[in-house]
Amino acid sequence: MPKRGYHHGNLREALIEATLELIAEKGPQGFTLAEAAKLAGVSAAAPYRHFSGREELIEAVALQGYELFADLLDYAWNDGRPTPLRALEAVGRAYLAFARKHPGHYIAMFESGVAPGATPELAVAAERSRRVLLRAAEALSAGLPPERRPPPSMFAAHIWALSHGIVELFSRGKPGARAPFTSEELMEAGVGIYLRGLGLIGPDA
Amino acid sequence: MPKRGYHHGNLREALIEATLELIAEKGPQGFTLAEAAKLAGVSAAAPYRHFSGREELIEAVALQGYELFADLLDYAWNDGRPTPLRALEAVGRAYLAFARKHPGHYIAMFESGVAPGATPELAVAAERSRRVLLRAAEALSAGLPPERRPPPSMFAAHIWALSHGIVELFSRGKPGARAPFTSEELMEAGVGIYLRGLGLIGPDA
DNA sequence: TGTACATCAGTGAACGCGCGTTCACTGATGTAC
DNA sequence: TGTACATCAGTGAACGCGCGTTCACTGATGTAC
Repeated sequence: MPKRGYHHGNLREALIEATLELIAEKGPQGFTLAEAAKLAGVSAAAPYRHFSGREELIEAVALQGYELFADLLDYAWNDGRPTPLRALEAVGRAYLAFARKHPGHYIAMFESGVAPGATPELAVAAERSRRVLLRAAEALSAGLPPERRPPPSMFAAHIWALSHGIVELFSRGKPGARAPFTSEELMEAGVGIYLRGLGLIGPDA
Repeated sequence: MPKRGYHHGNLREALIEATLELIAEKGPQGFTLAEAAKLAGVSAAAPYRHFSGREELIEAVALQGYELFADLLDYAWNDGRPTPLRALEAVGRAYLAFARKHPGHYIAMFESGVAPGATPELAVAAERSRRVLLRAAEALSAGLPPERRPPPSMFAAHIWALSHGIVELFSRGKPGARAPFTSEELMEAGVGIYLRGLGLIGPDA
């Protein structure tokens, strides 16, 4: 990506991409505005034409992340087709795939300290991701007798927590790095056991 | 804690405590050696008498955290008494209690980027925590017919991932802060459903 | 189509700041005799 | 018990560095006529 002339042309996007690279490499605090600017090929003062400061840049990254995340989960859910069970499994895989393919976004969203309610836009995007999981939980719950049905928001929280825990603990080179399972195996087995516990999968399946 | 005289007397511990405070407040990267020194009431050069640098101080905090963590989980497990099921529930509560009461330790252990294998001591302590969960998983698995028994290490990984996810997503003021459940409720229900899925709790319990 | 001018997106120099780290030092403590 | 001395744990001044941020500026682009 050669710098054309005096004007960059697409600096805002270039800064977001530089930020993604830096965050993925050094963590949310390891990135600096100055370095992002350098990586984008502009002077340290240039970012101020597009962002009020470091915080706003990270927020832009997180926002883009939430949008993409919601889109991918929604696409994987596919309105519960072919069956809610299969669709939920697809959502689980999509969750892991997002965290793996977009580590910078994932970190900006969940580990940067940016509050999901920092701006109205962010709040909306974060809520949209949450709703995908909630809808899935509702669709699956519909197959349960009411007295054995946990609140869908709790169902969704369990799935989210399990997914996030797997990403943080077992998807990167952290604690149990030498875990004998891939995160996909962990996720599939974990969700399977959980769904059986809810009575959504037969005891012998 | 008044500074007595020229010699602090217990600076090493004081620096660890200052670090805990700072990390809990500003995150693992928000803490600086200089600030820790100031908080402990000594000059910025003093920490170098006890630690080679910033990294070693965080490692000391993480080490202390893993020791405490393993002790607490082990105590809660209580060799599987009164029953493995009840003991596991106690472990879950202990996990959440640790994360809540010792946020500085928890963050140093899991969010600071310190590799659990950074030093041999750390590796041993981290492994000890892991083993508590593993032993619990093994004890509970023993009650299952072999063909429906997941590998205990996977069982343990599921419990750990769920716990960690709940801590990160729902125990602090992060995403679903307005979640309608406490993290204890989430944990208890989640583990219950999971255990039912394994066949360790009757379908009507 | 050409010219004048406004607007915009970048530059580069400068600043103040706090951090990590080093150094020669000094005050307190412990120990040998 | 007292004295001399070694050791140790702190001090405070100094440094180089990179960051965030500002400022007056300048080169490029777009537009009115």
